[in-house]
Amino acid sequence: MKIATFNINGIKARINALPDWLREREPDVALLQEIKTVDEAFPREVFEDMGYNVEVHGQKSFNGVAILSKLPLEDVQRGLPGDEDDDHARWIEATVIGEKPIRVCGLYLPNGNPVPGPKYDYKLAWMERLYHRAKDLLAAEEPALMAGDYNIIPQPEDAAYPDKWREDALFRLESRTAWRRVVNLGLTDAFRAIHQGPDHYSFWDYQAGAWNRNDGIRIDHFLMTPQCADLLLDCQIDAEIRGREKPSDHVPVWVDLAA
DNA sequence: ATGGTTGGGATCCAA
Repeated sequence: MKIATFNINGIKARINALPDWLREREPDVALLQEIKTVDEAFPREVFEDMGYNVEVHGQKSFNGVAILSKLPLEDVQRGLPGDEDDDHARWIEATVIGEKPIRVCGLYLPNGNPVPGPKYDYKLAWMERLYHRAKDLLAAEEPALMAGDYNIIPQPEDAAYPDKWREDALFRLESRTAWRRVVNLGLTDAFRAIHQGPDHYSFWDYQAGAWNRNDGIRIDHFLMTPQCADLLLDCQIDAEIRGREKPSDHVPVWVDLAA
């Protein structure tokens, strides 16, 4: 089973590039972030015509997540538990019914800039809630993954120029400590289980020719419970599509599971 | 240190 995560930076702007990529790679499941539209305006029929079930958790103008799945989805939940007052659409989860059922969580973790400030406080508070959701997923002792745009550069090797990110909300010590606290519960970073070393990025800024200079960062991740990591066959970043017409600033990352 | 670009939708905010 092939599961992908892709921050598309606006479904309206990616209405050609996204279907093109889906037809090419044929993921069974695609977790989308930053759809930037409300549920009613999401062009679900485009994806239903391609054989996908569609579950959306949208928001006007900002954020918004969705799940596309060729396999049936059960027990869909919207919103990360832990704060009734949080109205950002950044979390959706469901159980994918394949050979082996997999709980998949699609997430768009807050960017957090500028630091310091309310946006950074919100990021850290959100990561605290993520920690608790991860703990519960692990307690279930079943195959589960949390994937999406984490807005976290885990290590210096995950940035082409780590020095310029030193005080950024994506890389500063407090952010990385919060990330490690989640991972250290016993989750596997799927990409790092398959690949080592630098020069693996999932995001290149639109500005200052970042793509042409390969000034990238790796911020789109899969974290897996042990029962899911045991099924891991492969994990790849489709970096090439960043160089196409009208790209998102993120590229897809996907895993192949023996499920 | 600064400025560079894209998306959504409103004439600016978020990234």
